[in-house]
Amino acid sequence: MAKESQALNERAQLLLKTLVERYIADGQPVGSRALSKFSGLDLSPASIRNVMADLEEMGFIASPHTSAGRIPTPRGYRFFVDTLLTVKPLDRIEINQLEGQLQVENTHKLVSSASHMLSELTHFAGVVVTPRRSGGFRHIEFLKLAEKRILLILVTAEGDVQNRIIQTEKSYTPAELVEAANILNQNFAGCSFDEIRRRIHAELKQLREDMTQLMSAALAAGDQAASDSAEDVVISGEVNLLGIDDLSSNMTKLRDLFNLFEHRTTLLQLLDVSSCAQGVQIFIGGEAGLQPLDECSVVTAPYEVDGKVVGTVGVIGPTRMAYERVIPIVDITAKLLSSALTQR
Amino acid sequence: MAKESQALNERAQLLLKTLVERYIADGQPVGSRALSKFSGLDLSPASIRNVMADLEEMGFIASPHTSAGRIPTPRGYRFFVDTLLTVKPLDRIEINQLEGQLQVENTHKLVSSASHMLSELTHFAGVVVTPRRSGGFRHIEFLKLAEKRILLILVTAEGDVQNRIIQTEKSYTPAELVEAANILNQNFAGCSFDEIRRRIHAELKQLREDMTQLMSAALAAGDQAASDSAEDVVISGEVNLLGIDDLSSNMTKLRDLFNLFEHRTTLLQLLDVSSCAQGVQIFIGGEAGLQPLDECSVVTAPYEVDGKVVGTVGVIGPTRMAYERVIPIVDITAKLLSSALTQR
DNA sequence: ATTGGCGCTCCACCACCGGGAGTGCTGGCA
DNA sequence: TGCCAGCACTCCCGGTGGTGGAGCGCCAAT
Repeated sequence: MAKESQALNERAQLLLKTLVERYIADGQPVGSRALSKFSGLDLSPASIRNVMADLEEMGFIASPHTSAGRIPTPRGYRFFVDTLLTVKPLDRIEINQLEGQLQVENTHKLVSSASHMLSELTHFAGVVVTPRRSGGFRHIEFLKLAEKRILLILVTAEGDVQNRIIQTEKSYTPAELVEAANILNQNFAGCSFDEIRRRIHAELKQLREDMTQLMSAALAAGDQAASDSAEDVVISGEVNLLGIDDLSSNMTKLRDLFNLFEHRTTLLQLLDVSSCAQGVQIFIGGEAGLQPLDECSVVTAPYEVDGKVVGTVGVIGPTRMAYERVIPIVDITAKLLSSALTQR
Repeated sequence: MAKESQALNERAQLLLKTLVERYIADGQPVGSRALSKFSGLDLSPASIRNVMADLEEMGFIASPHTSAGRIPTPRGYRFFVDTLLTVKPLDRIEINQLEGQLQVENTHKLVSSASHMLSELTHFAGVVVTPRRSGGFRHIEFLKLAEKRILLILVTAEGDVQNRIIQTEKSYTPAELVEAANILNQNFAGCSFDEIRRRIHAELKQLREDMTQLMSAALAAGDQAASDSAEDVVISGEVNLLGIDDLSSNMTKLRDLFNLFEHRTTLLQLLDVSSCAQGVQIFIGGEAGLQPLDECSVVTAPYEVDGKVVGTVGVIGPTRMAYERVIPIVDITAKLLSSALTQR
């Protein structure tokens, strides 16, 4: 008795494993008869029932009602993915195919194609947290659009381009704009905007009045551009979840789920957690602490550039998903994204 | 008899109008009794039934089954919006509030905030077709990211910024890059890429070999950047449609609808049609020719910059929508967008 | 320890039925 | 001629009850 409540003996583990696999495969509660057929063990349904009763007592499985088969509980899933699951990594050829699907023209395309790839491969929703930026800039440029309307172009340290229109009080000549850009580029490339602000006030008092005005407008715009291109999450293939009958039966739950998708910040918090850990991480059901996800699982993996974690990729699908397929997909996507971003 | 089949007399029109209004208001088939109460006419249900029978014969209304009230047919809706509907324009204050909600930092933000605004105000899905671009460029710039990796920054005639990374065969010095950019900016600003290509081959044979290589790489990249920022459609608030019980009852229809949203090109064709007409246009049910939309209506309006139509805004919702509210919202959004884009 | 057997429970499906809503029709009235 | 009260009819909707099947728990036998 004491032994059973602590650890599962081998037979129980095998039965739990096949039970979860069966349930994942066809979505029906699985009964003792089915289990005796598929387990490989040569046991009668009656014996299996005993084990199932134990498993139920320990909280790994549950029955929806008196006379149905059993289905895994969240705890059952957890044990399954932690210790019973065997994933087969993708082979070289598949990886190469995937690599070809990533669009490397710029960061935004790269990220959204990664997200799209995840959703296509898993038929669930793909999510990618955009790479964290360091905050500095590599290059800055002002372009006169009209009187008192200037286009600010900002190349971040990571090689992304931001742009925004700023209204000025006075109108500047193209030459002045070039001069201002030169000052910033030559003196401050690589610095954070805060730092620039400090140093401009300290060192460059000799700047002409109108110049500092332009500068501070630029810095404000730069700040804002940096902040609104802060971390964000790109989601693809939400539609796929409409087809999953586990989810689409509860219309209200489904709505909650889709509302969550619009609430980027909440999702971001969850996904950021996973960037602390290494490798693939799995959140089952409500483990993430969000009610809308209580029938979902989230499989995530951090990706990195130059060895530093800068974001997270992941898949959101029903708890009843084929983990052994999804896990390597998420894993490899994170790695492909890392390498695509690193060679810049 | 001949008369009834041609035009509706005043009484029939009034009854049709209140019937549609009632149905839009509470979604229940409306019977003769309800109609006699709400029409304002002092008629007994029995008399009303006669008129309803006529309306049914003419195809304006239909009954879901023998003993239910009547609901408008698509043709009934059409007649309603064409000749019975009275829209009340928004007042000045509301318009100003809305104007404040548009984010004018750059075109992309502008468009997506407009789309978001539409969905927020109507509680349906908002769509905006991004502005057509003229194809030329205003400014071009090369920035060296690494050996043989160059960041191409392209400012379109409309003041938007495109960027993309290009791989070169040889590595260029920063000075060479500046020179190349200067050549393009000084000689070809405002031209289309095709034109540039032609003229480069014709006039500038004296360019150094390596320069023309860089140039043609840039032109190819520019072409592609231009083409993948071609017309696109931004959709917001699809989630809202999950809450509409007219739509969410048929799970499969709902899925079709959401699939349509992912199929940008199909949607684009529909929305482009509306940019030919002037002012608000309404597609009811399958009028658009797309099955997924057969329980939906699409309300669109073109928007323009400098007097030329460059795109379309719209709302997609259930056919049973409050047109008198949605129409002015779409109208005003198109106008606000036009004016925000024009002052650049 | 394992197993066949038995009784039990619960769900899913179907058929049935009564109330309610709304219609079409008809005959009478101004 | 236009309007209206009354009536019979049709259909949907919700609740009720019965039945078959799947699966379990328990127990006695091996």
